[in-house]
Amino acid sequence: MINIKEDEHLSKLNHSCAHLLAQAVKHLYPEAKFWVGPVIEEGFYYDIDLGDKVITEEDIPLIEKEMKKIAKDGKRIIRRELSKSEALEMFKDDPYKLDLIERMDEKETVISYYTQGDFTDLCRGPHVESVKELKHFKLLKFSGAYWKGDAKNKMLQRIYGVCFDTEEALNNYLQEIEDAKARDHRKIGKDLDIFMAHDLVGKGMPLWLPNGAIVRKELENYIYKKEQALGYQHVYTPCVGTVDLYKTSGHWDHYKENMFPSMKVDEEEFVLRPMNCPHHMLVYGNDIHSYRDLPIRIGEFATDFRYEASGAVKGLERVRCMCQNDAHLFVRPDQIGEEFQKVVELILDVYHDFGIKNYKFRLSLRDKEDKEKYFDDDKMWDEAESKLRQVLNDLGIDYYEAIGEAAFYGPKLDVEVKPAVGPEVTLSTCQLDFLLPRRFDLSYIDKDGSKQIPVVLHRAIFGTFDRFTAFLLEETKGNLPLWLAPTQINIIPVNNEYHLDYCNSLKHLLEAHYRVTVDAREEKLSYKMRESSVRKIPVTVIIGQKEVDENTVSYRLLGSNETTTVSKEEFFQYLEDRIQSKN
RNA sequence: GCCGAAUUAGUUCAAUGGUAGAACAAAGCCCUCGUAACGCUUAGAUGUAAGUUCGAUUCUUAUAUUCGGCACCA
Repeated sequence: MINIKEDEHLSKLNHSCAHLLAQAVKHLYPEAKFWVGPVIEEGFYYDIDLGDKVITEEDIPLIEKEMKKIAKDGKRIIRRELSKSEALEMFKDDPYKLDLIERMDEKETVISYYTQGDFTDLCRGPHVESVKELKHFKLLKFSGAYWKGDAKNKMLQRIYGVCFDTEEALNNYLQEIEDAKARDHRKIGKDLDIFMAHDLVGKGMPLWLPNGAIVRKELENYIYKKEQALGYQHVYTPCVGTVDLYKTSGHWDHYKENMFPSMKVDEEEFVLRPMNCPHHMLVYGNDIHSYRDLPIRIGEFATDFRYEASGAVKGLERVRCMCQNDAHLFVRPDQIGEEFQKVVELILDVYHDFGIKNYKFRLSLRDKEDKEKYFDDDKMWDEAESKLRQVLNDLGIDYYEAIGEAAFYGPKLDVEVKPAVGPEVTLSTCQLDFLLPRRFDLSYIDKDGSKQIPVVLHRAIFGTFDRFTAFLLEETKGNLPLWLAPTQINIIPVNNEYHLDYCNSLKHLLEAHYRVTVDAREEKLSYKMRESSVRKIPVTVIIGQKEVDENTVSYRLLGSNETTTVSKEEFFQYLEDRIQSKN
């Protein structure tokens, strides 16, 4: 999908279109006041204060119509410049623009504004020459949006739109949006019986159906093997902990609002655990450790519960009950780089196996201004952040830095991916933590016999199995690779009376290693072929008289309309090769 | 949580202030078949709770869930 913000021309076009939108809104609602109207990857939006007026579905066509009308008038877009004091005077009746001007640097001697017909807006530009260039646009969606992105502020009305040079480009773009909806994991998950939801279970609590359970089990087996090979030790720990556990870890102070409420049982007060770090700290602390034993890597497929905001839950992607592919690595300070590198390499290895290419590494750092949000120890933070940065640079990893995205206990490396619908989400994460080991008074005995505090790396490769599965369904459009497909091979007899025995014996040979079905229903072959395809079964085998006579196998692959006939041995080899190559 | 919208059969959609209609799926029959939907028959639904009304699936309110954004995301 095209990134409009990164295209210089489209960026200009869309920015101008945002002004056109504002002008049209001003015509229809003279009381409207305007905040900002930036270009984004998907087009543009404008945040507007309409007083008590709320934009509804009926308004959008009216606004679009007014925009067309203004564009047709073809007024020139004229840039003018003024000083800060002049700007303050000019926009003195507009609190939103004043707010913007106030925040501009005194040294920024020129402030520009743009005028088109009867509409003027403060803006850095650049813009197109004339509104008549804005012909092929569409308003896409609208909603409330907090002023300055702060939930404590007033909610403004936001309208999103997009603009292109040609009608064709616009239509292509709109088609892409439709296509993206078709590969939304919520749709595929329903179509392929991966998961369900039920009001009686509750919001954000998906139920994994048999097909989904197969995918998840395969993912678990896969990553378990990888972790075992890397020296991870897996544990099982309870899904609850006492409130005191989270007070000890510090999570209670920072995330109490986002946990399910505590429950009192006898004299203990429990919460459903929102993460596993504290449990794993205790597992480490169960023993005395020598510097020689480190790193110690404790992993768990751990079910966690988070009281996610009601507006945030989404399919398998954002849930209130999830299973983390979690591990905590306890290392000596001198091992941080090496161990961190291994985690990054594991991420790259796994992404390669799944053919995941569209992702970004994000180095999530603390916001120094925000003392509330982060554990207060400048030295610790500086040390941790520079350590991560150094390792990333040494590894030659392409990443960007994000201020204010760190965990309260330390900086982290996140891997961001874009779902079919909605904003980017974090898949993998690796977090550096100097704090929790101290909180739990963890130690190891160093070479010289002294007690030292280990450093902890929190990491999750799949993130959660839930979100990873969601992502995988969208990446593959439901066409899962052979090794993950719930049903891998579907065998269809041409004639049940004559060919079913052969099908069943073939199934018998295959089912030790594969998930195989025989479709023996009394339906037409073409009907069963279609269904095999709709159910996205990777390999469909057709057995007729020819195959029975020659002791062969004819198969058709998902998405292909060619049939291949081979000996059974060749067929088994073909399957084996595909499993090995993770195709 | 905030702003807005939606909720009809297993699924996708239709309609109406007065008997809720179809397709696919399901069940039964028919067909016995060589690569994406044979035909016939049957059964199956207005999220929940109130209110207005002679009568509500339709109007109102509440609530739940879902969807589009915002905010949040250890």
